[in-house]
This record gives sequence, structure tokens and C-alpha cells, in this order.
Amino acid sequence: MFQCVFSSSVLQPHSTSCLFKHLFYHSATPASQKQPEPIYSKKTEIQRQTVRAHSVKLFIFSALQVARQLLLQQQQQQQVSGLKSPKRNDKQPALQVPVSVAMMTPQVITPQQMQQILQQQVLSPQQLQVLLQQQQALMLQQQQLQEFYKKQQEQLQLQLLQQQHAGKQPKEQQQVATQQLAFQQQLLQMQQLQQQHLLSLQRQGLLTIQPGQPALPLQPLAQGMIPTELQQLWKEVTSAHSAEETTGSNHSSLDLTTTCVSSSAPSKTSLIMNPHASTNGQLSVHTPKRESLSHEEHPHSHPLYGHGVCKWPGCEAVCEDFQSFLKHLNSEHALDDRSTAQCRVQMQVVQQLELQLAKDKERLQAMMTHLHVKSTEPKAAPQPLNLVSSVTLSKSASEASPQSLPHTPTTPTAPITPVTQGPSVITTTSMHTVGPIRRRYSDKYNVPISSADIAQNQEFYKNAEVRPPFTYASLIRQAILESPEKQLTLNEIYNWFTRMFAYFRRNAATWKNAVRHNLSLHKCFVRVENVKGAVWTVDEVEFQKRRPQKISGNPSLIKNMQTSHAYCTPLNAALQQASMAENSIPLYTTASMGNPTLGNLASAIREELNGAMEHTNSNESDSSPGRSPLQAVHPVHVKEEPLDPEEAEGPLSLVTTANHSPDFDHDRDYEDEPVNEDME
DNA sequence: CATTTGGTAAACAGCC
DNA sequence: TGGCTGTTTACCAAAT
Repeated sequence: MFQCVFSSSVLQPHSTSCLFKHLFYHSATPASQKQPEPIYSKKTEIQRQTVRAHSVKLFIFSALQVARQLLLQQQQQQQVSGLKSPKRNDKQPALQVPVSVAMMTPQVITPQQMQQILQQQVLSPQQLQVLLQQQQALMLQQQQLQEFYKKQQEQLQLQLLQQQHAGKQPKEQQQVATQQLAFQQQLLQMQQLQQQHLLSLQRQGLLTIQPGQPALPLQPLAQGMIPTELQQLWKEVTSAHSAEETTGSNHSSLDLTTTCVSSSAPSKTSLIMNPHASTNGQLSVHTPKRESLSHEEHPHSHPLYGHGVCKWPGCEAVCEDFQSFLKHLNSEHALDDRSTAQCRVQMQVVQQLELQLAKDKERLQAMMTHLHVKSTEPKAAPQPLNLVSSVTLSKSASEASPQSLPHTPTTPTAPITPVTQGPSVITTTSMHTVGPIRRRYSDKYNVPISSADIAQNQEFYKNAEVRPPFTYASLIRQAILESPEKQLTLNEIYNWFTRMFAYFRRNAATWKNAVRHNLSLHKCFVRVENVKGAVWTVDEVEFQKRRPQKISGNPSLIKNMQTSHAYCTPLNAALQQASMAENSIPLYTTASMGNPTLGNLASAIREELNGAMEHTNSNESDSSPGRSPLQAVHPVHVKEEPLDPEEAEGPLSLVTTANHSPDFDHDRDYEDEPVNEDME
């Protein structure tokens, strides 16, 4: 019995192979629509799809964040109250333990939070459904916990009776007390660490942790976070957990940023990675690292104290000030049986939540792996840009192993590169003009753009039914160049289109005709008779010839170049959104990879991811960090020299993806689907 | 405003 | 016969 847990899918494949098929459906099927719409008349539809893509990505993220937040709080409460070794617990004479119900209540999602969520109108029904599912799951855990607790209590009482008969041994007690002390000290350290972390989160404005309840990260997310914020958030998500586990080892906080920018200067991280800071008030006063926040800065902040109330589970005693709270803490919640029991329960709660978090993380990773990693694979992406890549690399990535630098457009490195403006602009534009936008973008500046851009935004176009802003010629060329042999049959080209672009999973007759038309029309596509029929290849020189005219004079481009310097600056809202959509997944992937301590489940997934990335990197060899099409182009513009195919694209046409191993070589899933008959 | 370029539609031929 | 492949023409729209 298998059940797909992807988002709100309800399908229940009965075999793994079935499940895989189904999964592929997730990646491939645009979901919904069968209406045959004229290509140029579905602007709104496309926009809707785009938005959907946004929210789904955001949601995955949000859910995780919620879970983590809960966990964090629970852990804090638990840790501050002090732990005891299980052994000790067993021997601990248990009195009647009045554990409050409140304590037994893992903070699922409170009604207020639910309301908050509902108010975020970006949540789709599916997302809500998932939330509800999670809620239910948590409640289930709650029940289990309660049962567990009952049993525990019975057991303890039994023990108590026994011990009353046997009497106590003071010596043993003393020993245990010493243990406890040491343990508590250790815990205090951990707690401080956590506190710093929380504070930093709060400072960044990413989390509005309110004393009463876990913050709901959905809010900032829903209100249009910029990629950087997401990056940051993700960083927190992935690193917090590990930071909590590995006491004091802050290296885990090295996120993608650090990895990408410089492994030696984590403190610069947020500055660099937050080029958008100026656009966002919240981030402008950005506090770089949580490590830098000393506990002393907030002497009166205590996880168990907030708004003048003791936050000890089930306590809620009012404490005028921090001092009185401390008194209260020491007197009421001293190391006694009651506290111990409460702590134990809290521990259970945390464990359960941790479990849940792990599961959700796993699920998320699986989803990401499915949606992203797989897509990175067949990318031989010709590298048009040695020039730029060398620049960028030397600036940013040189210290770190270049192979470990899967870059996305919003990567911190991007801003560093002086002249760059690229994919985001291009794609952005395309996204807003989605519908009828045709051609030009890619080809205008010659292939490099399209190659890199296609590759770069693969993931996006793969899942969002947005018309790619590339000409058929560019796409065909890309398809062919990506193939190991640099040649494809017509059918293989078709397959590439459907595989890489959700958009081309519809209206097959139309675009297939266009593909054929282009193949025949352009001299750059050469038909080669093969043993098994005919294959198509690309005549790079011819392809370049197509657009001999120079772009150097293009005002818009110059403008781009100028603004590009401020790659980091303030993209307008639309732009942000667009790039967010494009980059979110790559971002996640990158981030998760940068985090060495995701936990047990992580290692496996990470391996997988790493594998994929390595693969990608190896394929791209000298790929520029950002794989930015514009970067690719820039050298040309800057030099304002006539396009020399050799120079502009030398590596491009020559780079072979030796080890390129497309998973889907023979997927015919979308071929000529009946759905497609319905055009015109 | 003319030209170029790209997208779409369609007719057609050859082949399997 | 029908589908696929490939070529070609026509038309339109956008960009130049």
C-alpha cells in the first residue's frame, strides 16, 4: 500500500513503480485544464499557474517552518526546566504529578494561527488541506502522548509504592544530584545557544515570536518575501535543528551563502546575501549572525518568561520582573519530582514533534528531490561564458571548491559580479508578459542566453505552465546540445520539449509543427542521415549567423548593464516575485546542501542532492556560478565587439556532456496525448 | 513605415 | 489508410 503524500495528492498507487509514475505526473502534469486555449489567449491562466507555483513552493517552506517553530519552543521549555537521565527518572519517586492539560498539548496550530492562515489568501485549498492534515497528525500525537503519559504515571505510582517499602538510599540520591547539576549546566549552554538563535530570527523580522504562541511564519512569507528572505529562512530552518543538536557547533549555520561566497567569512554572509536589504525595511537593520548575539545583550530574555508571566508549562504565574521570575522559577520549579515529571512530558512532546518534523522534512526533501534534482540532471548546458565565470569565480567562489557551488541567480555571488543582469530580468519579463511574448529574448543576444537561461530556469518551466521566452530555434538547439551525442531525432526533440517545459505538454500539434517548421527553416539545423533514420544536429556557426547584428547598441541592454550592477538592488516587486519563483527551489536545494547537519534523514537526501549537483557541475565544468545567461552575454556587450561565434560561444558548442545521463531519455509520457488534439 | 524575425497554420510529399 | 517526418508557403505580430 503506497500513498503519495505529495502535497494534497490523494492517489494511492499500489506499487512503487506506480508511485513513481504518479510522481512523475506531479512533475509533468500541469494539473487541471483540458481546455484547448489558443496559445496567446491564456495570459490569465498562465499567471494563475505561476501564482500556484509560487504558493506551493512557499507552502512547503512554510509548513516546515511552522513545525520547526513549534519544535523550537517545545525544546526550549524542556531544556530550561532541566533534564534527567532516564535512569534517574526511573528511580525517581513519583508523586502525584499534576501535569496540566496545557502541558500535554503540543502547540499544534491554534485557532488564531488558523485564522491567520486563512487570512493569508494566498493559501490554496490544497495548502489548507495539507495544513489540516498536519494538524490532525499533531493531534494524533497528542493523544498518543496522553496515553503514554497515563501509562507512565501508573508505572511511577507503582514504583513509588515499592520504594516506600524499600526505603531510600541517600548516597545514591546525592550521586544523582551531582549528575543533574552537570547536566543542567550543559543544558543551560544549549539553551543560551537556542536563545541567541531565536533572537536573531526575531531581529531579522522573519519570525515574530510572540510569547504566547509560536510565530506563524506564513505571514511574512505570504506577504511577498523576497528570495533573500526565503534564503535566510531556509537557512534557519535547516541549520537551527542541527545547531540545537550539536551543542555549540555553529559551523552548521554555514548555509549556502557562506558556502557560495566564502567559506572563511561567515560574518559577511548575510550582508552579501542580503542585497535586497535596502528594499525591505525588515532587513535593513539586519543582524548578521545569531552567533554574534550574546546572551548578555538580552539578560532578561528567558524562554520561560514572557510578558510578565511564567511560561513554565501549566504555570502562568505572574512575575512582575525578571528577578521575581527567577525567584519564582527557583522556588516553584525547582528540581523536584513535579518539575521532573513535567519535564519528562515535555520531552516526549518534543520528541514527537521532532519526529514529525523529521517526517515532514523527509517529505519535503523527497518533493524537492523529485521536482528539482531530477531536473538538474540532463544538463549539459553549454557554457557560453568562460569570461564571466572566471570573473565570478575568482571573486567569490575561488576559495571554496567550485564544485560545491550550485548557484542560483540570487546567489550572493551575483551581486558581486559587476556586469550582470540576466536571467531574472529576462525571465521576469517573460513572466509578466507571459502570453504572447514571443521570441527575441533568447535569441536576440544569441544563444548563450537561451542555453544558460533555459538550464537555469529549468525547474521553473518544468513545472509552471508558462511559455518559455525562448524561440523554438533556441530550444531546439538547446535540446540537441544537451544530448550526449549532440544530435537528436525529431521525436527526441519533442520529448525534450515536453520533459523540460510544462507548457509544451499541451497543444502538441501546434508546437510540434513549429519545431518541424523551424528545423526545416533554419539552416543552422542540419539533418543527418543515420543508420536508424535521421537525426538533427546544430550548425553552431550558422546559428550565430542568424543574428549578425550587434546588440551593443541596444539601449535596453545597456540599461540592463547599468542596472545590473545593482543586481542586488531593489528589484521592483514584480521582479522579486518572479525571481523568487524561479529560484526558490534551487535555493532550497542549495541551502539544504550547505547544511551539514540536517539529521539522520538528511544524509541520505543530501547524498542524493550532492550527487545530482556534482553531476550538474561536472557537466557544466566551467560553468559560471550563476549560470546567468546575461553573464554569458555580457562579455560580448562590454567589449562591444562583433559577435564572434568562436569567442562568444566557443565552449558552448564544444562542451560535451560526456557523462550526461538523462533519466528520461525515453519517456514518452506526453507524446501526442489526446488532450492535444484540441487546438485550433 | 519598411524590413526582419518569429510563431502559427496548413498544404503537401515521402515513408513506414 | 493513417501517422510521422520533413518541406514549403502564407499570414500575422512584434521588434528593429
